[in-house]
Order: sequence, then C-alpha cells, then structure tokens
Amino acid sequence: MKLTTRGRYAVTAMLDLAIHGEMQPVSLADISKRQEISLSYLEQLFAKLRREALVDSVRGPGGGYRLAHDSEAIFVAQIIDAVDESVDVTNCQGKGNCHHGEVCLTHHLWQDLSDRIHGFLSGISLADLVDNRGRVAARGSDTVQKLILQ
Amino acid sequence: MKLTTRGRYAVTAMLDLAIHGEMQPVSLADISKRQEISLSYLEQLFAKLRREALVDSVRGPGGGYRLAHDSEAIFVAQIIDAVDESVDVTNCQGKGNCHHGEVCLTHHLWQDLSDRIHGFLSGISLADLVDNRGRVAARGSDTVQKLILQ
DNA sequence: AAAAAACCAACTAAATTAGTAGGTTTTTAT
DNA sequence: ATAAAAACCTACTAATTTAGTTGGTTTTTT
Ligand code: FES
Ligand code: FES
Repeated sequence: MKLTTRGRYAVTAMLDLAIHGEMQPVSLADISKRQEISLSYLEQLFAKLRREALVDSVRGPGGGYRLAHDSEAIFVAQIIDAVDESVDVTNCQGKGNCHHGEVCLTHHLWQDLSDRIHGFLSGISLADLVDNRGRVAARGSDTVQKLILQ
Repeated sequence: MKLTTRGRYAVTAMLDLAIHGEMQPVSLADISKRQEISLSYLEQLFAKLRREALVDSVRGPGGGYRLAHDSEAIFVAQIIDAVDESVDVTNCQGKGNCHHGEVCLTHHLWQDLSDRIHGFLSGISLADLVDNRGRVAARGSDTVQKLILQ
C-alpha cells in the first residue's frame, strides 16, 4: 500500500479547487500558497490528474485548473488512483500468487482490507468533503452548513 | 501509512505459529522454510514481537517460539503495531496540526480512514485466520471447517 | 563436546519519495 | 509588439525507508 504525502497532497489540492474554483480557474501558484505544497510538485500531480480527466486546464494569464466534473461526481479513490498511489495492500496485487504461484496464507485478509479501504474512499466525494470540512465519519445525508474555508 | 512486506511477514509468521505451534515451539528456521522469509529478517521481527509480549521464546535445541496468548486473543492490529508498521494514514500522526499548527483541510478524512482500518484489523484474531484460511469478509460466527494448512 | 536454536548489532543495496532546476509553450493584457 | 502569467515538460537529486546480509554471542539439549 502506498498512501503518503503524494495522495494527501492530491486530495487536498482537489479540495482546494472544489472550494475556490466555482467562478474562475485556480492557478497552481494559488494552491501552492494556500496549501503549502511545492509548485513544481503540484505540477507533476496535476499532469496526472489531467491525464485521468479529473481536471481541465486553461493556459495563459488568468488560467489555471478547473474540476472536470461536478464535485459530487469526483471521489477520493479516483484522485488517489490517478496519482499512482494504490490502496492495494496485498503482496501480489490481487493476483493471489505470492507463494509458489499459489495464494499465500494471508492473501484473503489483505484482499479484504484492500477492498474495504477502496470502498470507503470510493464513497466519499469532494462535495462531501466541502460540506463536512473533511469530517466524514457520519457521512451521507446529514447536511452540515457549508463553511467558508480558509 | 506503512503497511508493507514487514507487516505481512509478521502476520504470516504468527499465523504459521498458530497453526504449527500447538504442541511444541516452532523454530524460526522452520517458519523461514515454510513461508520463504529470510531467517535473519524473521529474527528482527520476532525480537519486536517478543518485546510486545505477543510470543514467548524457548532457547536451545528443540526451542523456538510460542504464542504468548491463545490465538483467539491475538489480533492482527497488535501484530502490525508490534513491528512498527502503522495503519495511521494522517500526515500529523493524529495530532491535527499539519497546517500552521491547525487541522488541515483533509485531516478528518484520513483520521476516519485510519480508525476504520485499525478497527477492521483489531477485530480479526489469529484464530479467525486459522479457521477461515484468511478469508475474513464474512467473518464472525460463520463457522468454517478447520482446514489443514500447508 | 557438539549442535541447535535464540539473541544481537552493524552494515548494505535497492527502491521510493519529495522536491529542485531549468526550461518551452500558450494566452492575455498593455 | 511586448511582457507577463500561467500551464506544460524533462531530468536530476537528497533523504528516507525497506528488505536483507554478515558475523557474531549465548543458552540449552543431546
Ligand atoms: S498476498 Fe496475494 S497471494 Fe500472498
Ligand atoms: S493530516 Fe492531521 S492535520 Fe493534516
């Protein structure tokens, strides 16, 4: 499993986009300042997010990035997948072959955990995070007032 | 989050102990052969498992390791914790201070995920894994025949 | 006395991550 | 036209971590 700064940065940056990008595109320079993430590193992450069609870019002055879909339709799992972090915790990438080509003793445990993590992150949209300022334990229909963030 | 080969090795080795250690202690040389884990690496892992009182050791020929408790009372989360892998996926180790000493935008998301992962692994004992050969998705009361493993 | 095992400390190679450097291209505003 | 703002692109680098190795010692049994 890889779930490190890279994935956290990507989700944070996308959330920043969801919050500040309603009217006009948001430049990476802005995100870099607000979230304290290296601009160049952000560029690398957004190259991947764009390849996976999670964001659209606008070049030139006044340009930046926009969410490619409604924030209700972008899920945390997609963002993490896009930047090459994997929530898969098996040794065999799900192939079930890490002990002489056979399933090892603990494969099902890791597979099951992986599925649960992915399921959890697949159920949380950027809109959920905006609504709840990241507090998702009691997520779903419980409507929390939109907070002006940052 | 660190959940890599080290944690998987530790759980696999403990499961091997649970399976083969009913009568006499199991040597690391045996586990090394059966599970194909470097003996020296196993020694390092078992030093930690012993420090956390999850196993007892018996020195000298015929010696080896034994579970320090019933397999019903040893949980996967404890094993992972013992070998210094952490299932914590926050950037702040739960302190909530990674953005100018304040909670960052995504803290609650990661905290919540961490709690769920830990909760999941805290609910699975070695006995569960022995019973189900690692298949824990429908765990709990569903009794599956004990399989002779390996 | 020999062998089997735990126990211990230090080192190493490989991989990965986060970040840097140094550009180019596109587009807008003056 | 020019300058500036931004995306876009490639390659490098320092630090960290991991998995594994080496070379022992101590304890206990046969
Ligand atoms: S983790 Fe999948 S077979 Fe071992
Ligand atoms: S992850 Fe905890 S404050 Fe940012």
